[in-house]
Amino acid sequence: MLPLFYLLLRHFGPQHWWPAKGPFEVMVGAVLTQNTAWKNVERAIANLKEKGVLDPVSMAALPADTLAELIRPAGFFRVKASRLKSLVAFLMEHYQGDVGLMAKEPGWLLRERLLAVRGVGEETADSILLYALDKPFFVVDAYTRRILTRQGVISGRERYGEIQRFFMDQLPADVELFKEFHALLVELGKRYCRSRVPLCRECPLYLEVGCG
DNA sequence: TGCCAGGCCGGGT
DNA sequence: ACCCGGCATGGC
Repeated sequence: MLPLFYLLLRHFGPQHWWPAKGPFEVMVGAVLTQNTAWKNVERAIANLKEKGVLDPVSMAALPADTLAELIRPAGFFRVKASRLKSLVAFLMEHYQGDVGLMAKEPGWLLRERLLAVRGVGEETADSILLYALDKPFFVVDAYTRRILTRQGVISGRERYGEIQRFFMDQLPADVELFKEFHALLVELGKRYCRSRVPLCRECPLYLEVGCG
């Protein structure tokens, strides 16, 4: 697993997802990017910034349909507006809207609590834990599953938690490693969907990645 | 032009 | 315990 990481890193370079963004912006992005191209999420985030509502208190005070209009470019805008409202309500209720306070809690507790929020499933919860709060939880997405399935490493029928354990059992619990590795797997999936490609010229390793 | 994006939920079997 | 339809915009 670690050799694959270094191979991908050498081939694609560091992805640095969510570089130097505030944790709240990352949390919002995690919800907005659900089954949605990142480019569309950027527009929605830009709208929120422009209106000055990219913080828990402002967003909590914003009517849901106003919020929906701002995030329209990200698609599923009505459900996502409702999900964001649930998330900020959760932040206000438990942590007075202070994400720094939230980050002091143990990861396992935060994961339980996040999963109880409507609209936050396992991948979104882990994305928030890893990229917003620097907790070592490996993020599993559709690409990760496809790549492992295509490599014959798993059958493809495994539950989210099993695939997550597959990574976490054999990798050091390193936040930066988890961040880069997940981002690199997504990059691999995006660029080489349905094709058989050499990851680097010198290396004999070939990956066959499929999307279906 | 149609298919698909860094999912999740609720209802039905 | 699975399976499915709904949710929606923008890019290739």
